[in-house]
Amino acid sequence: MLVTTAEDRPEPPWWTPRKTRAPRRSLSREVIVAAALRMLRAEGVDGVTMRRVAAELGTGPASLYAHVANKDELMDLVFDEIAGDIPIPEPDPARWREQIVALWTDVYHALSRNGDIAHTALARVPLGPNSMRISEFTLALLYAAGVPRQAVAWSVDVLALFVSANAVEDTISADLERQGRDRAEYYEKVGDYFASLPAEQFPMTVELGPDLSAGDKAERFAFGLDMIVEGLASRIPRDAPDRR
Amino acid sequence: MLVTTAEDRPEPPWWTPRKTRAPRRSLSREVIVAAALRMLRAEGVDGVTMRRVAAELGTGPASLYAHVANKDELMDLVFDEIAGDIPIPEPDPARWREQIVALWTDVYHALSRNGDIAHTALARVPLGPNSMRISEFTLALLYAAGVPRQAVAWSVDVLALFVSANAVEDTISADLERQGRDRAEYYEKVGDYFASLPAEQFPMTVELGPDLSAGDKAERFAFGLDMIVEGLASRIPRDAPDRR
DNA sequence: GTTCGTCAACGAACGCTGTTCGTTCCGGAC
DNA sequence: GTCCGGAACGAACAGCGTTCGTTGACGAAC
Repeated sequence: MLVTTAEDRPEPPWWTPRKTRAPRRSLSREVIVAAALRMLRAEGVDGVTMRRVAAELGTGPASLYAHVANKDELMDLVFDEIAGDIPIPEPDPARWREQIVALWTDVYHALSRNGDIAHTALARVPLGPNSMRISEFTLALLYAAGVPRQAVAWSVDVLALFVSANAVEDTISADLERQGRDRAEYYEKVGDYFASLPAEQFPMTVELGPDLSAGDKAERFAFGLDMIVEGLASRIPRDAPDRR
Repeated sequence: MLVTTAEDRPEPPWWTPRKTRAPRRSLSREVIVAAALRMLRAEGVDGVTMRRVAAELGTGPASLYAHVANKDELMDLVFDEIAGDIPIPEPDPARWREQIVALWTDVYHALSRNGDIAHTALARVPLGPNSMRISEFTLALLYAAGVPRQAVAWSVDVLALFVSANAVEDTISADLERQGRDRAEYYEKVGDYFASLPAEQFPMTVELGPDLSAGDKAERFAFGLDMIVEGLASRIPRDAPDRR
């Protein structure tokens, strides 16, 4: 009697054939975040979907859920990854204004460069380790500069909200580019709209016309940031305690 | 030979029977916007979908597209509807600070009360008639107060961004409530998280602990708005021209 | 060596989204 | 009456985030 191997044995046709499948690939939170970040930079936040991230990693969307709770968590992780690229200087209270402006301008640029990830900062308070570093630095610097305690405590929120909002607004431009549309044309249309408004009802808008859209995004942002920093400075008492 | 009417003539069974349908109802942009606004107030911006708006009006989503180009346009219209409820005072340059604070605080409350519609303001510059009224008032008042021309022109953007960001942040609280979760519990958890951070790395965060979450939203917003207004005031030259 | 439990990886499917396409209906103009 | 344009409509498309049940891989215990 001949000995036969399993392959030699014919099976009834109603048995389910064993599936042939590529070996399972191994994922990690890091590679998922990295893929999402690449996608974010290339296509903006709307381009980041679980399916597309999974496809870039050669798997299916369900596999991501073993590593991140949901899409929100993934976006929070991506945000903190971006925050980790922002350099934090050694605090020098004598130059607190300069340092606050420099740091939060860096934050603004980091967010602007990464689609509208700043939406994440608005929808959920950023509490990742890298975000906390930036917060800590700001708190320490302002405190050492003599800003009153409660103002210090609230300042990070003010700065983060303003910076994030500016970064989100930048997506208007970025989206236009992505759609292959001309930015200058869009702003020209807005300008035309302003100019077309009835002057009896909108005299200042019509008169200030070109000033309203003057300056580039960085200039406009810097102006607003300066307002806030000026406000913080006005809170420092003349006889501020030396907290260094 | 008898005369028969159309109803009397038997039809082949393979003909498609005439559909019986309720009479068409008539829609307008106004009723669509009103329905969307009701839904926004009840359920937040995520609760507003074309299907749900249409269902509330007893029709299907495709019918809405005869009146609004797309969902973005609908949300812009809803935004401007909300802006229309904000009272605009008679400008008094002698009290410009007070009036700016009052008006933009009203804007903030109007936005906060209406889910995160402020997302719309961040994603697309609000250019509806009611938004332009607020903008015009702000421009005129700051100009009359002596703020330099370029600063006037840029100020509306700064104010709008800051206010909108604050209103969007309010959705964190609103969403918690909507989910039947306890707000205080969430903020307590955040506080616990701050307190649990390693003190060597986050000394200020740990030390300022309770101050960080002190105050309610309105207080924190007022603090930030005051920073900006202070910044604007600092731009008025001592010998400001009288522009009244 | 085998067996078992755990968790990562996976595919199918669910319930939902905004929008388009083709059809029907309605009202106004002729 | 007919014709036309636009509102209203249903079906369907392509996509979304997520869940559920199954499979596979691995390490620990025996």
